[in-house]
Amino acid sequence: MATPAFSLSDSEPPFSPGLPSGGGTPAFSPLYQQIKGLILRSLQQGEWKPGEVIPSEFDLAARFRVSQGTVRKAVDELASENLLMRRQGRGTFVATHAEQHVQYRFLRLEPDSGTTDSEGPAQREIIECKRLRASAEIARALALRTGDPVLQARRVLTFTGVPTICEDLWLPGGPFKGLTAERLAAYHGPMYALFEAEFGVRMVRADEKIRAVLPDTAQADLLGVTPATPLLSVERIAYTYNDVPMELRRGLYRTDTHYYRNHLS
Amino acid sequence: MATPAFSLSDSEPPFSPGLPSGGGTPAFSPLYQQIKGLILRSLQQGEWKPGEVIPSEFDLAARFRVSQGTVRKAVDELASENLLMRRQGRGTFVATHAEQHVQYRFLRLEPDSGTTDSEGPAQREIIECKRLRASAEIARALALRTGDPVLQARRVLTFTGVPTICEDLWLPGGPFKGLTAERLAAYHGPMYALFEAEFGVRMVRADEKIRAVLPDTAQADLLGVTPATPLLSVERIAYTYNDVPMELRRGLYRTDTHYYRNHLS
DNA sequence: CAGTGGTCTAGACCACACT
DNA sequence: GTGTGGTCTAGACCACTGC
Repeated sequence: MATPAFSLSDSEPPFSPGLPSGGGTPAFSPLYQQIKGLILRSLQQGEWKPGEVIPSEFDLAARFRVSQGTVRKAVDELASENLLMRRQGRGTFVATHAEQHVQYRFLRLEPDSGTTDSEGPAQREIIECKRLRASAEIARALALRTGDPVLQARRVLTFTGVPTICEDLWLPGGPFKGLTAERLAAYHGPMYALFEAEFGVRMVRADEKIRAVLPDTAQADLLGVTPATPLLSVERIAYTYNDVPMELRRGLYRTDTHYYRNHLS
Repeated sequence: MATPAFSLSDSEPPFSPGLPSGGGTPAFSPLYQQIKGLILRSLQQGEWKPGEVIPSEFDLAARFRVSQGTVRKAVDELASENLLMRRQGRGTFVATHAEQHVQYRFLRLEPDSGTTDSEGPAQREIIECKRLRASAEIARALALRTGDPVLQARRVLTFTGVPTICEDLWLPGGPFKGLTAERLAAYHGPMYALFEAEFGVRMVRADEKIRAVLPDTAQADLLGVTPATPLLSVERIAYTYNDVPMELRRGLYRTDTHYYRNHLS
């Protein structure tokens, strides 16, 4: 391609892939990375919604005025980051947390003798959900200012009759305006699917810090264990697009019947 | 390319990429997957050793009689699995555990307020290393038979003066014949680098099961904590090529000064 | 400078899914 | 059959490294 350029509908000036973009640093960015950025922008802006198909590689190539191979490489990366899902013969879809086979995408807890995921769905119980102002610590985790409104919720997950997870979570008040204990309790399915459907907030990645701790009495009660029972503490910060933190979650996992799985490579 | 075929030095018959390979199942396998398998075989057989450069994409393409792009895709996958390392302008290298910037590739423990990895090297102390026969449980984990010879070792890792990790590990006696406490203690650097250099065993991936537990008195002593201190139990099975298990490791991590990090996506 | 990996293209054909 | 993603090729050019 001699002069790659974007269509007017993308409001992008023509550019040459190999050229430096500014003065100081070279800032060379491959064409496919720029295409990836444009697709990402469309995802953020909701041009294609979770679960929907996006245009075919051929169409995207025409739209961005690049070759199909270049679009392919951009889509490949987005698919490997779990933002898109490719299905041969059908198309490329916007990833969603509301699918059976990718439910609990971020939950690494597995039953001890669980042959597979044949554990059945978890029983979810909302303990509370209240509005409050962010402490310095919460604010820092969510990139807010101290005192900004946040939602705090606590819930317990029970697997096959055994209360196994007790977690507290904090959400920024703005994006989640209108979330109540009732709406949380009424929704059957992964919480992130609810966030997606009701608030347009898509969690795309998360970081976890894991420790071994002892529960306080309230937590021990909720899980039906003694306060001397060691539990896994899982502190998660979940991010939407552009590395914007959207949730802080502190979970306590019982590990007498389950374990936290991790694959290293 | 009309008739892709391998050179005689690879002892492979010519083949057509898109054709079924047998009678029953189609068993279609893309060309690049087959190339990947051949490169993998060369890695296993030690044709290229850890840290060495492998032939250029162009050379590999000629050797396998496929296009450079096909080799590229095979190498891409091997690089994404951390078996190869690409360095622009220099070549593609066999990955190794003996490199500074990938040391502790499998250790996910990080200091609490650690700005980065500025913690300095760990102090390693070998507590014991003995030969014994595999219990049913150990044998199952290492794909051995009960009673097969195994090596068992225990060590403590100390960071900035604080004993933080106590781990037991079991290795199959065959591949690790000749390993002693002395050789373990004499080696400075990651244990997997020693395995690589001295025994030709390369760990390429691992699975971990994490729980919260209490230490027994011996473990508590070694870590300098009370037996009531909750600790992270990390059970790891490490694999070399072809998913062959080569190590079972049970670590106890102190998480009052460190945490186990995990990235979800 | 030559040699390496990295990007981009254009076109052909295959495997798969839906109609 | 038509349209999708998936594979493979051949060739051009760019970016980086080391001689």
